[in-house]
Amino acid sequence: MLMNQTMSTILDVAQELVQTRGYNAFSIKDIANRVEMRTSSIHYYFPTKADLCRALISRHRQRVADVLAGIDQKVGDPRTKLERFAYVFQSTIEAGNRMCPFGMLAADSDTLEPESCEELRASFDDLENWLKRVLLEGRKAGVIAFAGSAQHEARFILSTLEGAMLVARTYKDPGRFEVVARRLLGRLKK
Amino acid sequence: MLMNQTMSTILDVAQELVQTRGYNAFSIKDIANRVEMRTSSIHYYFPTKADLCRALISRHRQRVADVLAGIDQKVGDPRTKLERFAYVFQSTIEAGNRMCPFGMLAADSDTLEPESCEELRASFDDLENWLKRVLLEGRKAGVIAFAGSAQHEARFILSTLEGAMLVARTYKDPGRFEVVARRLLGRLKK
DNA sequence: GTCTATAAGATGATAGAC
DNA sequence: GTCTATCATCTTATAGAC
Repeated sequence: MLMNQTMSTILDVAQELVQTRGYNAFSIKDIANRVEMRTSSIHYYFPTKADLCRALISRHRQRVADVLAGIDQKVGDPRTKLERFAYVFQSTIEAGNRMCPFGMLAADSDTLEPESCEELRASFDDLENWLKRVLLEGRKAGVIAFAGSAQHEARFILSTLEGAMLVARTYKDPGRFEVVARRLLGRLKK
Repeated sequence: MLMNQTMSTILDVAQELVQTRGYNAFSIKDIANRVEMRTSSIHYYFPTKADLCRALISRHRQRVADVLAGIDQKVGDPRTKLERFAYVFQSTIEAGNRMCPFGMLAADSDTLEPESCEELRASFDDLENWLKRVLLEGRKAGVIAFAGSAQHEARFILSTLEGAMLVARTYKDPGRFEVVARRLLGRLKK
């Protein structure tokens, strides 16, 4: 999707609202107020709220792909890669007690368009596939140990991180997330 | 809270809506339609939506306490207790792809009254404390093994189960939950 | 592109009849 | 206890001026 600065700013604000309040707890007016525009101007860029949601998921999916590619490029050790992965989640909750956008939309998924829901699943698949690959790399290199399939272990890791954010949010205590994430990765030690 | 049949039915419907759509994605009218009453009648029992939410959390907290007491009474083996615990979550997602009420409200927590948010945390504390106790029982009896504090292990288990529900929901596939739950408990084997 | 104006419907909530 | 009627406000969205 071709995007200019204004659209990007609108999505920034919308994403923050999704992460803190959820898709059904903010209005176009909330966005308009924060970007200091009228609601009609928001609709100029995103005709409907559903359009905005689709753009949001799509952009975040791409951003996450870029972040994971960056980790692959900068980091060699598979265990360190997993730590970086977990830290992406941790830094999110540390910055204003935000939930993962995908995790929040998963909660709202019954109220999303089928199309948005599908891209949400594809986004989770991306995360799971990256984890699966890193786990296999680590097992092959002899630096990571886990039982069973890498696919299932990846799914396990993703579920735990999402759940740890969800619960920690309620306490507004990022420390709760950290304790769980540390335990999660500790399990994988050789 | 003293409750009659009508109030109980209203809360049943409201809870199902919370679990599937989230607190901010259903209206008093949605409840009224399903119980075949007018919105004003709903307000007769629960003056505000926030009142209804408080009653919902409070009732579910008590119900969960009863379920856990039932497990304690019927089951001796700590590992089996944990399996029963996980099955409470599994049966929830199997019944209409529902999220845990506490987990869903955790996502919505930024939009809840402070009082509701506090009881939500207390509800999570209940779950965590029960898990902690069972873990200690199991370790003492030599049938459960885990590293570190029981408190942190309990927190880890709760996070994973909530996250597994959240992600599985998006795929409408309870099998995804089961795979994660099985792995979660498999770790505790002696 | 951004605005004003406005529509049509939803929403939470209340007053008062029965 | 349930209803009708009504309210003020919010919400998403559109038309048309500038």
